[in-house]
Amino acid sequence: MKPKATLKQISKDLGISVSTVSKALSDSHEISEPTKIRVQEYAKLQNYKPNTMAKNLKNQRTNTIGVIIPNILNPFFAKVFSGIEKAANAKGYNVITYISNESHAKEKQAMDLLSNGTVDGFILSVAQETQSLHETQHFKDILREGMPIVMFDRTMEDVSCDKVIVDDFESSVEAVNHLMKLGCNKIALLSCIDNLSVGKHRALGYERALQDHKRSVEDYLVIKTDSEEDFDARLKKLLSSGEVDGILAVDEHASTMAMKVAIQKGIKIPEELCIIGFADGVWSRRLTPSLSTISQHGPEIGEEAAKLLIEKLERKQEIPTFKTTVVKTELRQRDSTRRV
Amino acid sequence: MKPKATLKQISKDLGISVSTVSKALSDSHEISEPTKIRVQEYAKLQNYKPNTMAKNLKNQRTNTIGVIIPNILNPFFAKVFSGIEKAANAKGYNVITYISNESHAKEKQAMDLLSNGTVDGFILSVAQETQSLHETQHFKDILREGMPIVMFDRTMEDVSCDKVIVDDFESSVEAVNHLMKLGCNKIALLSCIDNLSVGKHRALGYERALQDHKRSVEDYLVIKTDSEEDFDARLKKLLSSGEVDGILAVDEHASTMAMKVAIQKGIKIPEELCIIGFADGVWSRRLTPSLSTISQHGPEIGEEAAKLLIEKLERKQEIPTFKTTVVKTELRQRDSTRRV
DNA sequence: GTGAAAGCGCTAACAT
DNA sequence: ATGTTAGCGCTTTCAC
Repeated sequence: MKPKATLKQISKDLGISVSTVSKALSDSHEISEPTKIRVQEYAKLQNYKPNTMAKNLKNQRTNTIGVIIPNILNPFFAKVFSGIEKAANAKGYNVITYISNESHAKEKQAMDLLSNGTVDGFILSVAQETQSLHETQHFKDILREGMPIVMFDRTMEDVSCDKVIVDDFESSVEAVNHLMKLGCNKIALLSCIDNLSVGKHRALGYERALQDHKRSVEDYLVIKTDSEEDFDARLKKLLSSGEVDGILAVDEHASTMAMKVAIQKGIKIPEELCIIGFADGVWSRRLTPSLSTISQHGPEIGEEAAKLLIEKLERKQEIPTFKTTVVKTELRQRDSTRRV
Repeated sequence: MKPKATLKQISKDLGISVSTVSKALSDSHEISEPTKIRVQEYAKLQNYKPNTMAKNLKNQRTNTIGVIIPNILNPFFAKVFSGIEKAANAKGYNVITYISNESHAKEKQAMDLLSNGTVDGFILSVAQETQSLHETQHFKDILREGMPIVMFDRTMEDVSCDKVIVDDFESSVEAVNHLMKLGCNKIALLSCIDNLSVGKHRALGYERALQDHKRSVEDYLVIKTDSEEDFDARLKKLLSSGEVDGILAVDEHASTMAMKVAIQKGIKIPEELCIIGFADGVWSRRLTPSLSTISQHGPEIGEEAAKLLIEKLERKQEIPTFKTTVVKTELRQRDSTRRV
């Protein structure tokens, strides 16, 4: 294994100075054509690649973004991640990823580890535990050090930074309106994520839509919890009652179980029961009947977040202003709401 | 925003030399207790964090792993990724991720970008295009530079590096044996990934299992393609014939469609048709009936890959030996194979 | 047009 | 026990 090509090595081989080599390789006008060509050709021959660490150290920036995601197995986050990765790469940034697994400690640890000059800024969705505990100190610390953060989907109100969110409230309103238009009178709300900001917003949208139509929110039609076991038991009871003809499920587990239990109980979908779920993975199409969903446009959210962060990184201004971008959702009608 | 704390800054503030500060912070025995304490307390006060780039430059290693994944939306890769991330973090490594999107160009570009001292080694699953074109030069180039690579799942035979694979062949054999044990006589093979190494191995396992039982491979029972449209059309025809009572589906699309088409045609699962699919996501449990799967233990594959790479990185030996680890699969029996 | 030198922040061998 | 120095690989200012 021959020694790695460096400026020093090349300069020695060619009998010229390091700075000349450096300038020649960056196509500086200070260098004569013949020298440039000679250096560039030799560099290619030696398979020279400028050392990134050295450059970063010199430039005091890494062109790297730290991404912290609660759970990559969740298709929504996987989609957002792919959007971030795509947009970042397109602008010449690398992406370092940590998975918080919904743990506050891991989230904090990741930020500590990466804020040491490893990344230029963060894109993240707040861990469940962080939201429940309402911990914001680690975010504020990083921001105070002058490192920008962009939060997406799960954000914290009292942290001042750029945010990319989905209009959860409005999406629920629309979904419920749609169900009513289909003739549903007894619309249930199913939530296993009532401990998350997004879960609460979606539930509020459900209530608002009913109120808008002068209908009351019936307790027996509402399942709000953060325990899947609790949820499953209550769902079975609810669907056994026969007193439901429409469902808005605000998370994947709720959506899935609504379909499964209904099918098992022989309830005809969509004839007797229409179901709309918040969901992003391909699996909603794979179910039979396929599930109508509110899609959150994960990739766009990721791209937007990356765009916001990179803009901030590349603008040298000292007066920070914070933007919140709302990405529209889309109701994708599939077989679980198509009345024939 | 006050200037970032550095060794230099601290040494100036405290009126001692940089190296004393450095040693004090790393708890060197050369430094007196009082000084250590003074330095450490001041450093904490100033929120000092050693600059990673500088350390990396000095050490000529980054404690960072480059991960290249064909598609993060595929639950199998998402699971492997989470395994890599977990194991890497546990050993103090960061993970930089690129998504090749099955493109050879992107895969190569990622390796070029990261091999410049940004990462210490790679973990990757070969892009589909790379496999079809049988391009191996970019791998060999990196390896020749002394940077280790661990390939998982989709590997290349003639690249000498560590590998973590699943015993695709044997898994298929077992699955088919299981179907035969359930009494299936007309077992179909469904594959949409016949252009991938894993797809071919799984198909071979199917054939072997039949041969082992002195049964012939019937052409009409075999759908091997790399086009989903082609697949869907042929599948519908096959299931309409009624001449199938067992299915081995070797990829997610095939598994999904087998279930969907069968349900739509009113074929009773598992009474009239048993289905086993290669699949990893939670969605197999979400289907009704739930799908029996061959699970590939994604997280374990990822952890093993990370372990292999880190071992190589931390062993200074100059004689490279290459290991191939086979991670066992597991047949998860669910409702699509349970005869009542 | 080319080169010398300083410095990014850190470590470590080598003084003192 | 503390300090000096050199150097990781690169960029950039300033001389020549």
